[in-house]
Amino acid sequence: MTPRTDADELTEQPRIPLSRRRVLRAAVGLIDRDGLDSLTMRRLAQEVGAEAMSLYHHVANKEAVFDGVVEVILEEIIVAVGKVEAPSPQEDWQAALRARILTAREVFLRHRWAPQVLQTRTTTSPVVIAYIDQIVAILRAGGFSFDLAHRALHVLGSRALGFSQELFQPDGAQSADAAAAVMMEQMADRFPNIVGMLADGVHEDPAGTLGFCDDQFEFEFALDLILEGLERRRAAGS
Amino acid sequence: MTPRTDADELTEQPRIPLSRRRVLRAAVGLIDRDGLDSLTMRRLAQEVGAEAMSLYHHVANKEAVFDGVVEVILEEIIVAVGKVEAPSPQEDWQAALRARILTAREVFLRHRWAPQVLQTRTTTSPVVIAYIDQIVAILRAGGFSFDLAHRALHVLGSRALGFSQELFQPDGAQSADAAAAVMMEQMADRFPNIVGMLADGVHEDPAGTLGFCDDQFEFEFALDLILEGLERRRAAGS
DNA sequence: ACCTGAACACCGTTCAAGT
DNA sequence: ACCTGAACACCGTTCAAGT
Repeated sequence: MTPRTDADELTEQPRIPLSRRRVLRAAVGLIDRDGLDSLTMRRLAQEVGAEAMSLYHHVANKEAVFDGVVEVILEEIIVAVGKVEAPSPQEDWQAALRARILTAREVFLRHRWAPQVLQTRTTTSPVVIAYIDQIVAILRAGGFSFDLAHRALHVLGSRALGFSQELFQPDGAQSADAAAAVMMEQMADRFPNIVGMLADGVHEDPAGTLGFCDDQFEFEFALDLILEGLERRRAAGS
Repeated sequence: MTPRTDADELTEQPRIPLSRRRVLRAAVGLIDRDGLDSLTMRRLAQEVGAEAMSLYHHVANKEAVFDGVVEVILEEIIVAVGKVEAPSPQEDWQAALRARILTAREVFLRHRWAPQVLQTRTTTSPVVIAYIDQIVAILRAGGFSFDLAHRALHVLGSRALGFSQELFQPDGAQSADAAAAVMMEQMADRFPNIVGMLADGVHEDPAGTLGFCDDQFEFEFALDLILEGLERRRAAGS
């Protein structure tokens, strides 16, 4: 469409042949930069210096792009978690698991749209299974029965990957403080309890925030509460 | 477009004037019946016996339809929770909260697509705030400080509304059993721990299932573990 | 084998026109 | 005031044609 000039700035090397890998990495980069809605086949093709229809030689369709994007993120997690230094699970399963989960979380902090995409996937990729297998290994080494390990996975849910579905998901513009301020003014009579709670102290932690209700501190509080509950049940031999 | 005949089967009463309410209810019905992707402005218009462009007199755009759809679901939850019979929070806050959460869950079991939509919303509707206010009221009555109530909300996350984000989200066709069978055959060497776990006993509960990893039993196990952990911290006076 | 232009059947949304 | 037809600028995807 546009005449191919020497300056094809958007692509690193227009000459590198297309590949599934390159398409998926470009998709992640595009979403990181311009948001989930910006991912269209035409935009993605432009990103790799090709036409939209060329993508279909490497991915079946757009759904497959989303599947692949999730795969890329999960692989990033597995690499990061592989480098974690932590006590051995035999020694302290809680510390071992905690360290891995908090490391996985860092990946989601770099790709905050990823939880949303992950939730739309209906097929479980082998990469998730590999990650879960590692978690089960830790729990087993820590003395869990298979049955309790299974339950532990359910209790952790997405927290095992480092993020939690929350009730508020305000975007950047609508910060905790802003939301609180609006509430106090307008809604003190309608929502007395929540207004009281927010008035009591709105804390913030912009760096580690995945949204108003998923900051680093709260994530760790919840994680520790759950790990403690699981350890209690393990010790009770259930 | 199609000539308007006497038999306009899809609409209950073609004569009732359009309203925001009617549009949103139709949207929920459409998604319940044909899935999230089936919601288009043209399909939705057809559902209420009008043209697509007429919808724009009652909703700003498609995003607003999704906002409204979430609102409808949350209102359904608030109505259901309002009818719950449970001990008073002063008497037994855990039982009071547990009963409400399990009731909210029933609404999501009727609209299994709702969690996915909820997660895409960036603005917090007053209806969610109202629901959360009730939860805070229960916690306060149970002896929670505002600060611990705040943390409790974070720990519960979406579980406060009755659903949990899980790692597997297989669709109906790909049941737990099917997934387990595939795994055992192909992946025993790659994923020894998880295969062992699944071999140890795949249980099922088709009626209460929100996905492989969110059946009723597991949901209640996780909820109780969390409530217990919160009560422990409350009693410790944190 | 890999890539592409043109085309198809859809989208959400705008706008001027109807009643 | 409420509704609509035609049109616009996009989509994902197919297909036949290029190298």
